[in-house]
Amino acid sequence: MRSRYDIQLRVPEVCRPSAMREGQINETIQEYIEGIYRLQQEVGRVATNEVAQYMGVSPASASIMLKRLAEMNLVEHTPYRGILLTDEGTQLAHQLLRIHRLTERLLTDIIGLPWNDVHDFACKLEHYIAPEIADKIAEALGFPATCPHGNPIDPTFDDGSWRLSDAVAGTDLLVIKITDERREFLEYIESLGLVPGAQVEVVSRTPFDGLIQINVDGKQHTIGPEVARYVWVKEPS
Amino acid sequence: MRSRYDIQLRVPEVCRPSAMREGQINETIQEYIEGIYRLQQEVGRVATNEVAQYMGVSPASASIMLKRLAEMNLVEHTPYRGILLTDEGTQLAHQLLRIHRLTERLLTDIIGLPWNDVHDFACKLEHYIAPEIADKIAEALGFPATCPHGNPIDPTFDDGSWRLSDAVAGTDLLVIKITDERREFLEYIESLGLVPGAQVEVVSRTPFDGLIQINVDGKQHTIGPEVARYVWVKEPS
DNA sequence: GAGCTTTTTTAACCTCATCTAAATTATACA
DNA sequence: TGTATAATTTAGATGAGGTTAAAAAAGCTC
Ligand SMILES: [Mn+2]
Ligand SMILES: [Mn+2]
Ligand SMILES: [Mn+2]
Ligand SMILES: [Mn+2]
Repeated sequence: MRSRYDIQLRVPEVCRPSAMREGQINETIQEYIEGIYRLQQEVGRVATNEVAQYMGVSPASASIMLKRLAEMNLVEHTPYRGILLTDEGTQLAHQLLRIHRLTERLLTDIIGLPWNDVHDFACKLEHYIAPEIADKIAEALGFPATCPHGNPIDPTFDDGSWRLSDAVAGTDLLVIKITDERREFLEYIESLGLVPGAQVEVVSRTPFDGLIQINVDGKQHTIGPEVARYVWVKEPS
Repeated sequence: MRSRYDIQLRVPEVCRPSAMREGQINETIQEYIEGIYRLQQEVGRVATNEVAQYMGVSPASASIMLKRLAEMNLVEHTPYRGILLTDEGTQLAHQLLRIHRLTERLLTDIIGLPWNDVHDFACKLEHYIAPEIADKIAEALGFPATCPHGNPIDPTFDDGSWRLSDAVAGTDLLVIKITDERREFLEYIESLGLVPGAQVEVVSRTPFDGLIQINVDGKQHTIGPEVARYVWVKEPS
């Protein structure tokens, strides 16, 4: 006898969540690789505890994950001497960073979201945008060079900028990029007018605490080194 | 003594995967709700086995999930009599369908992807596009009325169309929407020219097997009821 | 080199979402 | 009205990604 279960009920607009399959480069893995890449840019070789702290997990969890990443050939692990991304891992990080930044541009330039919102959204979306979509997005945007915060779409491109915290008094500089993309930080940066493309005059620097007196758009501000560290500048050409 | 772990390493461009938290409406839950909504549109009350078959999981898995959905107040479960979406579940399904269809429009109209690719991509992205982004997308697209396949952006809107499989011979009709959005199906539909907006003449119908002789753009085709079932038409006004 | 501190790993356990196999409940029909 | 069959649920397992607590390895300091 034919049961209801045997009848093929055809409702074809199917969507299934991609069950996390074994050994897949899923969202979690991607997030770790991106995090490790950023840490490595700052400090070189990365320690287990640094990954744990940055990813917001316990050192035990990070240890287990690093073991998995090493098995997947994405990081190279020398016990008690930290990790380094392999070529494959670096390539994956570059690919993700490109997609992330293109997505941010899409969200600001076409969808019309404010620049301080887009990082968090792009951070989720980046894992579900295939490289072929990213290529199409780049094309639709007219191949932009940077994300809305000034970071190069091509992560291997060296824009030659340096940190405003390293600038000396009496120079006129051009803001290139902001590398702290948290909503509140960008809000503060915007209130100072210190956005990519802006002109900054470094008026003076104080000794010991390294405060920087700047002049942007005719307005004077004093910022500390913890803010200036994430504002990258260059001599205007 | 200060250890390396105590030092706050500030690398602020943090991204973390949202660890699947208890009782959250995550991607999996959303996919089930969408699936149940589509099944309910076709057959009314939905049986556990139908959910299982549609979602591609075992009846045991579906049973467990339906229990959870009932606990979350998204479906109403009468034991051995199937389930029905609650108002809350229906509202969630509508919200997801709207975001899905807007995303498809974004992918075709702005990103430039072909109409037969966008369903699968939108199916992943829909879960990571906040309603506030969806509103912005709608605005950027000029508030489109339908997805690229003709389905209304507002899922509560009744476009008054019916299935081409129910059409009688000798009528001239307008294609409104296609409700099988699988890549290959849409490819076939396109090869027939049976896309939304096209004019179809129903030339004749055969008895018993219900084949339909149609005329689209001056070309004759014969299609079966399993294709015609997912092509929705209306009298041209 | 001994002994303490820091870092890393292992052990045991948790939730989510799946599975298979077995048990249970409802329905249909002789 | 029993009994076969179909539908559903429960039991017990798994892998991914997390937890805390404890063990082990490395690195300082004397
Ligand atoms: Mn991310
Ligand atoms: Mn950015
Ligand atoms: Mn989906
Ligand atoms: Mn569609």
